[in-house]
This record gives sequence, structure tokens and C-alpha cells, in this order.
Amino acid sequence: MKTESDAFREFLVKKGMRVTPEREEILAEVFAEHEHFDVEELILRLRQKGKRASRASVYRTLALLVESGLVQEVFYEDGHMHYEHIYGHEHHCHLRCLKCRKIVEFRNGAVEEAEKRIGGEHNFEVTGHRLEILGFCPDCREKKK
Amino acid sequence: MKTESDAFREFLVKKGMRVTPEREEILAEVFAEHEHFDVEELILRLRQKGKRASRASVYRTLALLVESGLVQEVFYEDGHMHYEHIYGHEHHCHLRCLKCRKIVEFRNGAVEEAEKRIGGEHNFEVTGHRLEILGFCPDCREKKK
DNA sequence: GTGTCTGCAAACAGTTTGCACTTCT
DNA sequence: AGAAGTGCAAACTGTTTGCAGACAC
Repeated sequence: MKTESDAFREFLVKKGMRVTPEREEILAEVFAEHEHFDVEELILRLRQKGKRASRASVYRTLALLVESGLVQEVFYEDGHMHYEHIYGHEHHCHLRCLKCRKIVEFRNGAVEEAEKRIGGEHNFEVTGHRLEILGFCPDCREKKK
Repeated sequence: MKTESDAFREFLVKKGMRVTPEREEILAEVFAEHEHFDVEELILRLRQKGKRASRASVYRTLALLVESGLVQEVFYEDGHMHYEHIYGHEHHCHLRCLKCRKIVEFRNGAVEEAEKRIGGEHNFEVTGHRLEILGFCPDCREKKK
């Protein structure tokens, strides 16, 4: 079975780029936890494990991971982008509370289907999608009254 | 019939805020064209019409428009946010080409339905959603070969 | 060996903010 | 009159970039 590490190596080699310890460590950390993350959190986690990858390398590597399809930009909030790894994981969408910012993940077959149909209608080659449903969570709903 | 201008006034009054010429001009310009826009474009359009609203006021007013639900943040790209007005318009989603960045709008009943169902399942009060389908448009698909 | 990558720090761009002045109510 | 809004420019923050030294191939 092909791991994300294999997939990334393959991607790099195909582009004539090098496999470096920094790139591998960043990749490993991105896949170490199954949560949304932002650049700051990622750097913090790397530091805590004694990895020295610089901020610049993290940004540069993240761009490669997105380009390779291993990672997706999920949403932009609080002035910066949030990411999640997607390789080897079933796709899911997000339900977001506009007040407390809680995020609930959910899966939805209807969207996958719509994705294919709509792609076909416009002759697009579809690679993925991003769906967010916005509203107020049970707690915040209650508090609004 | 209630116009977006009425709706915005109502929102402002309810918050104890003032109705100013700057806010009205910015609102009018936001609804003057039915296209996605970013802050720079909006300011340019205002300038071309001789309106003097400052950059700061545009940012401040845009935040109010988003809060009031008249405008939605659509996606973050090229280092800044893109918006669209939604009041009085049927909701639509976006099909985006990852290469040439072309955007096709489409409507989709299945998503509206899923939105309600999923909101219900998690006891969320749903106010809207945002769906982007990503891929390659017919032209870019061709060129990749 | 050579061309790519890294880390650093400086540069950048979009956005926010403090403040003096203006304006709405 | 008094509170709220505006414009300006400076500050801020996330991200990108130029460059010299390090390193994968």
C-alpha cells in the first residue's frame, strides 16, 4: 500500500525536485494528527518534536503538498489559511458555527454525486470539492435568545 | 418590496449605528454589478464614479455587510478575500478551474436539501453554505495533454 | 560538482487601527 | 451637544522572496 510519503516522493521526483529531510519531516507532521491545522500550529508541533524546519520551508513545502493533492486548503479564517491532509482519507465537509467557530465534520454522498454530474455538464475534470455549511450550533442558538 | 438598501438601514438601526452617505454608496456599488469582486475592484469602481469613500471605510462597511448577511465571503485567493452580494439573489455555487482560475456558477438543489438535513441532524440553525467544486476547465484539460 | 534547497531577514500585501476631525441624530 | 463615523497614515500579520551557505543527487 502506498503511503503519503511514497506519494510525495513520487510527486517530487516527477517534478525533478529533491527529497530533503525538511520536506519529509513537514510531511510527517502534517499527517501525524487528524485535525485541521494552520501554519503556526504546524510549526509549533515541529518545534516541540525538536524538528528545525524554518517557517519559510514550512510555507514552501505546504504549497507543494497542496499542489500534489495530499493536502487541501480548507478555509480562510482569522487572517490565515487552515489546512487538512486528505490523502488516504475519505472526503468530508464542514458544518461551522459562525459564533463560537465550532466545526463539525460530516460526510455527504449527495455532494459527491452532484460534483460528478455538474463537472460533466460543464466538461470539467473534477479533482475535488469544498463544502461548508454555515450557521449556529446548538449552544450558540440557545444563547441568542 | 424590500430593497437591499432598506435591509441594510434596518440592520444598522437595529444595532444603533448610523446611516451615512459612505455606507450607502458602498452598498450601492456592491449591488451595482452582479460579479464576484474584491476590495481593490470595489474601491476602483467607487473612484471611477467619483465617490470618495476611503479604503478604511470600505473595509469597515464590508464587514457590516457580511455580518448583516447581505454579502458573503466567497473564497480567498491570490492573497485576498473575494465577495459577492447575495441579498435578493438565488444562491449559487462555484465551479473553479485550478489552472486558469475561470469560475462557472451553478445552482444545485441537492445541496440546499443536504444543507437542511445535515443542519437538522446536528441541531444547527443553518444560515447558508458555500460549495466549490475544483478541477480543470475544458480548455485547460485540453492543454494538459 | 552542480543545481536545488534551506534559513534568515527583509520585503510585501492585505487588512486593521489610533487619532484628530467631521457628521449624523 | 454628544456619540459615532471618516480619512489618513502608521501599524500589524501572514506570506513571499533574495541571497549566501548547505546539501541531495
